[in-house]
Amino acid sequence: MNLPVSKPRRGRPPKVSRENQDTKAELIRSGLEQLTEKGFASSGIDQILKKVGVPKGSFYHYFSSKEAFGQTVIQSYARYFENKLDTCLLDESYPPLTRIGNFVEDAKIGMARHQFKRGCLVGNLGQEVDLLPLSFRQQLIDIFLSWQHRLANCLKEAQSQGEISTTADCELLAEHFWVGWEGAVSRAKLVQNTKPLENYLNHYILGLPR
Amino acid sequence: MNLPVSKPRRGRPPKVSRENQDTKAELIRSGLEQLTEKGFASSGIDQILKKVGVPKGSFYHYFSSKEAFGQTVIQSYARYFENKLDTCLLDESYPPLTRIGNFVEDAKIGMARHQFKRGCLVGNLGQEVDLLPLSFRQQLIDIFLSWQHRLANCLKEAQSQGEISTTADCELLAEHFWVGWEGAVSRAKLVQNTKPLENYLNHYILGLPR
DNA sequence: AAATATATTAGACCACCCGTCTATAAAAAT
DNA sequence: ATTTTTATAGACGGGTGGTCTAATATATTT
Repeated sequence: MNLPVSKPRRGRPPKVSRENQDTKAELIRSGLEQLTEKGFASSGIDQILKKVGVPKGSFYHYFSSKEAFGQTVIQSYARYFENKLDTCLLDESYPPLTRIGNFVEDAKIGMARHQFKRGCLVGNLGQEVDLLPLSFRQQLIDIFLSWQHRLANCLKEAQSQGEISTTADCELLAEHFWVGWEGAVSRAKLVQNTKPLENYLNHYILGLPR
Repeated sequence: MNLPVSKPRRGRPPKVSRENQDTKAELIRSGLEQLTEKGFASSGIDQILKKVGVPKGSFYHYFSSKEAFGQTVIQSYARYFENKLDTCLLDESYPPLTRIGNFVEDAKIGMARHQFKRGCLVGNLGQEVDLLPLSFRQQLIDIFLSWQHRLANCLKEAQSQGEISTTADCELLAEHFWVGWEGAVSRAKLVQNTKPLENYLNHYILGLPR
């Protein structure tokens, strides 16, 4: 087996060689998919490499270990997600509570596009945190906190615009949102439809103190 | 290495031989611990066997495959949990909403006792359902439904006792409880304390329609 | 008591995985 | 042109995973 269909290239390629010149970024992107679908422990490095056609030898040139790779992937996801949050939650063309709905709508589309196989990387890794390198736990906690603050700010805007009660504890409400949100995403993955996300949003908005 | 400290027994042992005579039940118990802590994909059969001192060869005598074993473990957990729910939610010495609080209190104690390493088997497996044998998905969905019905009944009692509004959709409220609950358990595992569970209960009870 | 059936075990087997290593080669620097 | 740096190719080793076959000790039957 293993017929050499194409003479394998060896050695350093020209700087602009593979269709995508940035091998490291490609690995992170592929790892993001893989980790989001399979988690960290069950994700093989070989598989991640195969998807982008990068040989194993390269991996340990770019990353010192699987752990370091995982941290990088998580950071990459965190940045991506924070961007998405900012896009939705700071969009002043909608009232604050509507922005939360927009975020959920966006998430619904995203989950459906991937056939409910991905969910949330941070939530997934949080579930298996006891199997992960120790450094991951605080990293994940911090990411949740950053999401919480962003949402809390949006809720505070809702307060100042009179959408919710001025006595509400926005940080606590925001924390509650993300705690429940991970449950809703997990359930959506299980039943393979967006109902849990819709229901969750409705219930959350209705439950806010007026 | 591997000194033969004790002559290894072979062949069929007397019917009442090991300290615990029911090897199969022991395997299920050990598997329950293992699967709850590590999930299914990352749980090795070897480890499960080692914990109860059963040799590897025996495993496939008692179970036809890892998948069949997993199904048995899940069923065992479901029975255990349904018992716990009935104990709490049918206890007429407390008003219905208080019973829910009792369940949460029980869960808090349980999670702390295991250093927040276990969480909920059904929730954990739900997260990794895409890595699991196909048969698991419906099994998990059905278990959530059974929990939902039990809680819905409790909420209906709360209705008839005037604790919550008679117009409430108890099934929907119950579904919402379990969706969010899994998020709260997951977060409690991550931060390694019971705050998320307490907060979740508070928020849920306060959010019920009066 | 001998033969058969059954329950249980030992350990081989193969596939896979992570991390490392050496050899190789293109590009850049001298 | 020679050397140095950057990147790739792919084998290797130790370990683990699920599964299966052969072996063996007890129970049951004859």
